Amino acid sequence: MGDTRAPVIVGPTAIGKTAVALALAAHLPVEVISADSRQIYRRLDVGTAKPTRRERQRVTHHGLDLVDPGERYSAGRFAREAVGWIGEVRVREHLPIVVGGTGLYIRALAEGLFVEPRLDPERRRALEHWVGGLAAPDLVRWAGRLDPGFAGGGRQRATRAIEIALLTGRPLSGWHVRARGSGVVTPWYVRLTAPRPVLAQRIRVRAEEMLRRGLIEEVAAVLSEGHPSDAPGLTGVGIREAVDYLHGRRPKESVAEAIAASTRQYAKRQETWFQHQLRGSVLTLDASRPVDELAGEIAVAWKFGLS
RNA sequence: GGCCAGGUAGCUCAGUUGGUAGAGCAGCGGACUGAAAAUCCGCGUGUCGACGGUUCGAUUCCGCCCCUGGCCA
Repeated sequence: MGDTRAPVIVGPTAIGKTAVALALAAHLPVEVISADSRQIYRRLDVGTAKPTRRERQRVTHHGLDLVDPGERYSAGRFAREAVGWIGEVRVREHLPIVVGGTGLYIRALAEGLFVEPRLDPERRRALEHWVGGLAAPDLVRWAGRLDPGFAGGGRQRATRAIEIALLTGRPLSGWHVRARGSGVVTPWYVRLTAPRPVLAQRIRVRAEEMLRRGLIEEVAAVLSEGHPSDAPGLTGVGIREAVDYLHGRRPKESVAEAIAASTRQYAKRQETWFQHQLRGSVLTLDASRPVDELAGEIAVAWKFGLS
C-alpha cells in the first residue's frame, strides 16, 4: 500500500472542525473520513451535529450514517471500514483527511488496537447477562482481581476487562503489551483549540440551534421506532437530554442549558485526550481565527511536510 | 408604613446550643486499546447582606440599617 500519511483534524466538539475541512477543499482535493462515534447513527442528524447535505455535496464524507440507533458500533470496526474508504479515496487520487472528535477511533486508525482473538459469541452473551446482574463496585473489584493492570473505571470498562480476561484467558493489560496492532494511517495532527469562554459560547449557541432545528422531534421519531431510551444511539450528549424531556423527566425550559452543560463536559474530556494521548507531530491552531486563514496555513504546512 | 419568612460557594440549599462552615449541581484538573458524545478518578472555589454592641472570640446572641418574597394596610 502506498502513502499512509494523512492529515487528522482533531479538537473538541463545536469548535468548527467541519468548517476547516471544507475550507481546506479550496487548496487540496480532500475527502473527509469522519471519526465520530455518534454521526454514524442514521436519522440522528441534528442531535449529532452531522454535516449538512449541502456540506456533504461540497466535500465527500465517509463514516456517516452507518448503523441504526439500536445498533452498536465499535472502534475496531471503524478502523477496519476506514481502511476501505481511504483506499477508495486514494484510487480517485484524492487526499483523505480524518476529521473527528472521537479519540479512541483515531487511535484505532493511527496506532491500531490490540488484535482481539475471536470471542465465542455464546459464552460472551452468557457472561454479559451474568455481569448485568452485578453491582458496579463488585465488577470493578472483580476486574481488578482478574487483571492487576486494570486502569480503573466503572461498569462499562470493568465489564470489558472481565470479558477479555475470562474469554481469552489473558488479561486485557496483557494483550495490550503483547499484541499491539499497527495503525493504518500515519497521522499528521492538526489540533484545533479555543479559549474556554469562546468554546463555551459556541456550545451555548449550538445547543439552542439544535432545539430550533428540531432536535426534540428527531429524537421523538427515533423513539417511536421502538428503541429503549438507553439504545446505543440515544445515549449521546444532547440526545439523552431530549429523551429525558420526552419521558417527562426534565422540564422543557431546562433542556438547552442541560445540553450545553453536558457538551462542555464532553468537550473538556476531548481536550484532555487530545492534549495527552496523541502520538506524533501535532500542529496546534487557534480555532477562533478565520477558517480560510486556518485552511491556508494547514495546506501550506501539509505540502511542506510532503516534500 | 406594620407584621412574618429569608439573605451562607457561580446556582439550590444544609449547618454552627458562640471556637471563621459543607452537600448536590455547575466549575477546574486527570485517566482512557472494539459501547468512547461512553465509563471513571481527584479538587471547595466563601467579607456566612452592611454597620455597631456584648464577648477572650460573633457567620451564630442583641441593636440598627439595606435587600428579596409573602401577608396586612
